[in-house]
Amino acid sequence: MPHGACQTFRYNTLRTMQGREINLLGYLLLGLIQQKAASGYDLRKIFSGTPMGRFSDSPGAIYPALAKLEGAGLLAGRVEARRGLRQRKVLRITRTGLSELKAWLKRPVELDDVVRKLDVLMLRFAFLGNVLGDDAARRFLRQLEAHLKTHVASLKEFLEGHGPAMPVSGRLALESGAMGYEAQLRWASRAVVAYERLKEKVT
Amino acid sequence: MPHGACQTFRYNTLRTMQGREINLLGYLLLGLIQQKAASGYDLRKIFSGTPMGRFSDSPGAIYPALAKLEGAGLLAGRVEARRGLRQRKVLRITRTGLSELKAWLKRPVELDDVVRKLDVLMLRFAFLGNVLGDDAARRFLRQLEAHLKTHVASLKEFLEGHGPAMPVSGRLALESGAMGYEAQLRWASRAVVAYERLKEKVT
DNA sequence: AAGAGCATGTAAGCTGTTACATGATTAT
DNA sequence: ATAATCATGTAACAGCTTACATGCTCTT
Repeated sequence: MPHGACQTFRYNTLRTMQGREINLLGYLLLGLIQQKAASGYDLRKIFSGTPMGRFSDSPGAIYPALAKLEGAGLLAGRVEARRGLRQRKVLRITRTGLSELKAWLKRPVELDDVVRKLDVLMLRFAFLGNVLGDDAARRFLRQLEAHLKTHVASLKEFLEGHGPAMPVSGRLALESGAMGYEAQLRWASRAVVAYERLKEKVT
Repeated sequence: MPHGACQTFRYNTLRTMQGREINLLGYLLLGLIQQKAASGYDLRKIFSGTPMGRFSDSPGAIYPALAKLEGAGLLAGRVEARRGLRQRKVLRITRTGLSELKAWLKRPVELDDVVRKLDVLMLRFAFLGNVLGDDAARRFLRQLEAHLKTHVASLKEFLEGHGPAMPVSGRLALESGAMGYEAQLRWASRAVVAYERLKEKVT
């Protein structure tokens, strides 16, 4: 019976719930392979060649992650014997894999994600329209917009309260963060409009 | 004699050079303690209470990191016996610690940092003016500005080239990234001006 | 008495980074 | 021949997250 079960701090982390669950890299791989079947090498090239942000093209990250997903039945690999070149294992997403991906994409947008893991949200959004359709993308954007408004407001409040007492460079650094979120907010609002127009066209 | 010494991929990572070197959390702690001597608990509160971004207030991260810094002689801890409450160990930065921090802050701004680790750069900037003075902060900002211009241009080029062929949500996600960098660029330019004005006042 | 806040830590387990291993083909 | 590219992996190691352990004080 642990008596210290309720602490002041609630660790600042997304519930990763390590172990059997799929992590960020796993979902990214799932999403990319869903778009187009690919080998580990293909994926490494995507990471090194496109502005895909923070992801490393290191084999020590990608191959074990792929092996884990294949072991869990979310990906199915087929070895392609090709003329001459070393054989490559092309991975396809399975039905289970696709439904796991969809479940991830369907998760509601939390304020905490907006504050600490905005890049992850943008990654989810990048797959969203493709996998779940435009309606889901619009819903996502509206949730994102609402949380961004809240967060920008609280950053500004913090700056007004603590800013004058902070060293110049510290305050400027914080302002840069606030401006970044404001830019995201403007983008989200514009993106909502873009999607609404898309819908009208169809209607 | 490894014959595969030269590979196509240069892993997308900052040279962390694990082992004895100080990592990001280490520098962050060094920087905060330089501003004001603090206990592990104080630092945890800072992480959980202020918009300090992606850092976790988990004790399993902070206490070992502090112990490592203390072991390396970069921090010096003194246990404060306080009336009643459990004793707290207040950490101060040592001369060696301060010079390590300065060396980190003095590193040139690389394009790769701008692309993948902008938050780290902003963290460095937050300490920069305080520790190295306004001139260093201005130099930093001008380097940052130059790299941001390059990166924004290359993102736009990528979008013009590949954008039309991408799924809508994917393109939008990329545009959001580009807008974020543009916002940073505007901020950097403004911050340079703010610092120039500061200098004129003194002169 | 219970619970929250103060305060410091440890242990297990997963992930990612670095570096190494392997080996075939194609361009210089 | 030599180097680069295609292609897949493993091993060592360090870091972070989660969860647990401990124990004091102050408020309700």
